[in-house]
Amino acid sequence: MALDFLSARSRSYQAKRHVVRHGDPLSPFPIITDGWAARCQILRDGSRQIFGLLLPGDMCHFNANPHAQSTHDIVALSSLQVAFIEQRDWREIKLNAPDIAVAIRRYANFESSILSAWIVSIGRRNALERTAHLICEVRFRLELINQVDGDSFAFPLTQDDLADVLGLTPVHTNRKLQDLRQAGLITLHGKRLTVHDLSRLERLAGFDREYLLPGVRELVS
Amino acid sequence: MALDFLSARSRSYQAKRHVVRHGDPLSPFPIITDGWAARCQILRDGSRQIFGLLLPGDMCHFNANPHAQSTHDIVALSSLQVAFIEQRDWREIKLNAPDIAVAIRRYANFESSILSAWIVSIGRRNALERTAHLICEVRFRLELINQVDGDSFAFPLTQDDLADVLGLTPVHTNRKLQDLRQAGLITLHGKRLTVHDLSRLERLAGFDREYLLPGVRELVS
DNA sequence: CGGAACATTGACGATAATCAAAGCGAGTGG
DNA sequence: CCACTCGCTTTGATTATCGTCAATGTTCCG
Repeated sequence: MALDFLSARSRSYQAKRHVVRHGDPLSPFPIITDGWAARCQILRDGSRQIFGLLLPGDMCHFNANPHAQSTHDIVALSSLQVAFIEQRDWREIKLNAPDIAVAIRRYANFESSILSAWIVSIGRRNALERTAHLICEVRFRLELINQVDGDSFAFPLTQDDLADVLGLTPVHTNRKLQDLRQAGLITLHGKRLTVHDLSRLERLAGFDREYLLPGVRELVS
Repeated sequence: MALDFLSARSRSYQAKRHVVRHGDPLSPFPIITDGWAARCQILRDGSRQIFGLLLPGDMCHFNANPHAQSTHDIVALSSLQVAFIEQRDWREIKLNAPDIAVAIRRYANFESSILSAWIVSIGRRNALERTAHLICEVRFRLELINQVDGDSFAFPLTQDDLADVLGLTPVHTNRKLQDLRQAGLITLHGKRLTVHDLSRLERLAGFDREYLLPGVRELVS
């Protein structure tokens, strides 16, 4: 069952987006079937940091504790379709299809690897490398779910969103995107991102797909 | 069985510390019983980012995939004692003591929360707040394992290590530590850290212990 | 006592943030 | 169909935070 309960993307910037709070009664194991979302936290001063991109196939609640009003939010970054797995179905799955339970655990590792890689990126790469790295990661993840069409793919993030992923200001994000464009590496227009020279982009980013592969090998098999 | 295989802390800065590589044959589920370690990654340019502090009781391998030469290292930050759980013992535990398996899963959530919080810190807090926040987190975690003595605790990290945790340079880290000292919030001397005014430090850091509690409630029970 | 790691200081430079304004473009209503 | 909005992107000027380089102290330990 896929619900379109978040179909309309809401507008204003700070904390006013359509939000599903962890622990909301209506959310037993949501899985994204279409569109992008993000895990994020809003700080006192109103600034926002995104620390997870949820693409189709990703589980919103994965690492969260069901019965805790977790301190982070899930926000929609595009129109979104979500499927719910009921708790009882879930228990049944775990009993009758242990393989799936294993896959889930692999998936958790996958998510953890991404978190770690983001820390490395934000902590030690400059704005340009960081931007490039994120693009490489997203492209790679989209490739896994067949959402890359040739050398381009849908990229619904606004530059403000992207800034909150990268830990930068929107203005600086804009400038670095332009640098990437002027270097002939990408074009980004109309919510669509094209990578013209993947290997050069990956080299610039210091992107090493190995950090994602282990989880993937298991996920795919 | 506790081995002292990493007892001597080695010296030089880059990648030359005593290191246990993920996937090393000798490491089936190591658990730290004394001392501190860290997960980290070294980049091309030689810079290092730490993305996880391992305190007594923490599992080195937790989120790693056993049969993958993971792209990150574990380094000792002090002399270290480690206990190993053999794979077969592990399987037995999972069968005969499901509660422990559950606890482990809670622990994974705990680790994930910390990773997320680090991203928020590095991405959106300035150097001073970030430093304060890390101190609050560490203090809190040490409190859980009864390693806080009054208002002070052992803090074996070098300022270089701390810089690699915070995503700063050693010089800047030094300056921010001095700011914290001059504000009368902490003293740090001889591998021992004293927090003089916890609530003020937490306010400065924007520290909200809620983000760690959910996992903890389960862990303790 | 000597040496090495670690901590601290100062001067200077680079990267990123801030502030403010202007341009663009898709969707809306007249 | 055009003009109007509103959200989003782009630009420029300026400032702040943090990084770099290099030297000097300090502590710890054999």
